[in-house]
Amino acid sequence: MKNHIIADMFEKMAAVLEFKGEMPFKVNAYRKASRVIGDLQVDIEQIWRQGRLEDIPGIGSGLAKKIDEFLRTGRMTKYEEVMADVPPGLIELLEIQNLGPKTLALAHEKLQVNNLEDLKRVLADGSLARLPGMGAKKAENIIKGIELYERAKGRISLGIAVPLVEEIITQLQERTSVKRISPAGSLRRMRETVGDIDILVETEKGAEIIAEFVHLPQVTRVLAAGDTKGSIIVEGEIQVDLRAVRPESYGSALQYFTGSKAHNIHLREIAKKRGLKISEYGIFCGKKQLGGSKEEEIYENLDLVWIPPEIREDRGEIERAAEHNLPNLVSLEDIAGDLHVHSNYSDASISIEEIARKAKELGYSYIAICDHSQSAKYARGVEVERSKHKWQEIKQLNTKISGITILSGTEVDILADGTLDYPDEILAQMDIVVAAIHSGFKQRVTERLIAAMQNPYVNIIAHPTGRLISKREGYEVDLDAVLRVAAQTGTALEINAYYDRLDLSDVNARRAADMGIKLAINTDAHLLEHFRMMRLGVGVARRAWLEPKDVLNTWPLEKIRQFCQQKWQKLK
DNA sequence: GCCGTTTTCGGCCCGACTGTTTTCAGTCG
Ligand SMILES: Nc1nc2c(ncn2[C@H]2C[C@H](O)[C@@H](COP(=O)(O)OP(=O)(O)OP(=O)(O)O)O2)c(=O)[nH]1
Ligand SMILES: [Mg+2]
Ligand SMILES: [Mg+2]
Ligand SMILES: [Zn+2]
Repeated sequence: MKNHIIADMFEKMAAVLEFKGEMPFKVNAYRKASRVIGDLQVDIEQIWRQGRLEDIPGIGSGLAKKIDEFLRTGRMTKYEEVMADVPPGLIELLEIQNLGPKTLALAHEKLQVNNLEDLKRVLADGSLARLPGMGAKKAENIIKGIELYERAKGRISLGIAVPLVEEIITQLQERTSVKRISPAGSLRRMRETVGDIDILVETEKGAEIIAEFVHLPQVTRVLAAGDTKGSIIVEGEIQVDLRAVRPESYGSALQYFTGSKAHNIHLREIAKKRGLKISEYGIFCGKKQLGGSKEEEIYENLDLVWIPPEIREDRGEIERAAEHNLPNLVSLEDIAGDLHVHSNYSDASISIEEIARKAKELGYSYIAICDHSQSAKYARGVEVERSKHKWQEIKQLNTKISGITILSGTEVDILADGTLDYPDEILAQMDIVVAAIHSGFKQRVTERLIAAMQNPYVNIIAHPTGRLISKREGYEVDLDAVLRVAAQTGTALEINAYYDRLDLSDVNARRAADMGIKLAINTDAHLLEHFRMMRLGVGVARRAWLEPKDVLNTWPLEKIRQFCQQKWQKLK
């Protein structure tokens, strides 16, 4: 798909046009087009072939012509013109905090700044500070921005951010008189990574709380500390933004601070068209405040139903909320079991009994013990003989422990030739078969996954793209082809909830569900603590607009057995 | 550059904070 190529081109053009002093609204038009194209669920080339480019919101005749030229010829004249006279490496300096397009243009024109080295030079020799409109403090703030820029580690995983935010919230509750308090921003929306941590507090005494906030023990740097806003850097170069508002604005502030930015702008446009105004302080008709204490009031005053944070991305949720037709998103309470966890039969250290008791404690009604298969020497894969032992143990435990059904399963390796690491006779005796690729990430991955899905005993493909958020992109795989075969064969795909995987991702899971594919949200736990990550997987599922009907492990066990049986019937 | 049951022209989300200003521009959320 060329969607992301075109989205990136428009985003770059927006940045360069802004740098060149182009009309802000034109710049915005490029930004919006970039976002919308990046978020499209379908191939833009398909829309183009149907001659429907201008049906895409934010795409008019001008941008449609540019897209058309690009798709026909592989080139975009306007893009080349815009980028032509811009030194490479200049525009990326806009990532530096406190250095925006105006200042960068000034430094470029007046002082021939073309890269980071040049910028450091004009800051060190004071020449930037001497330019009109500049000054010592502005220069100092840019220097601080460069320090952060050079140390920054990029976005952090949701699974790392969640415990951090919980700790800060606890600390604030212990040390101050906050009333309501909530995570906000991308973390509340459960994005797989977050650029920073955003927290909202309800208080009559903002300044006091922010003073306490910037003095927390883990603070390494204070970026700002006012009456309503504070911003700090904590250990690990992670930025935390705190916003404090009075009770009558807590709901509207939570709405604002949760975002996304595009969602906020869309809501505010709707309000404006109706003669209303939304800000973080409330929803207003002239001077009269219509609501703001509770988040629901913002939506209700626009005749929208309250929208769950996870889908607030301006990807159609506002239109659906207007029709009172939002999806009934799957929630943690709907989860009835975990269909992929490891025991001490393979590379985990937890016993099946411990796992079963933990699962019961979580209120699950079933749990599948899916250990690695025989060739997986890296993970103490289970030999056929030991597998039989395992079945025995599970059988005994199922009589011993009531209130939970332990399923015997496997995470069978898909080998280099596309065959599975157990013979069918063994797979046939498992309650559930999860198959996955753990080696040969660049070798005919698509064909191997397809071959695995064509096996009648394979029920779920685990971590279908193999990406690791912090380490690697994932397999070389044609996901469209995989999705088609998953749909045909009745094979479920996993949303692996392990924080560094979250695979399938939100967008891919949504595509899968749109094709009628069932998903299973599994923790792939190797430790009892890993069971906690189910909520991350549920977050991904909610961002994918999944309902309980889409998610295998919200179903009663009998229905799962039927699902497996149906595939077997079809493919045997 | 996009968009439209108040418009095909004249709008485009709204506010905090800082620093450089003598009334506001730039940056950020
Ligand atoms: N109305 C409005 N709200 C904004 C704007 N920029 C940011 N916000 C709101 C919505 C964001 O979710 C929220 C927090 O800002 P952040 O920059 O931290 O963004 P967010 O957390 O969504 O993403 P992140 O993962 O931090 O990059 O503030 C804006 O320009 N207008
Ligand atoms: Mg954020
Ligand atoms: Mg933030
Ligand atoms: Zn596993």
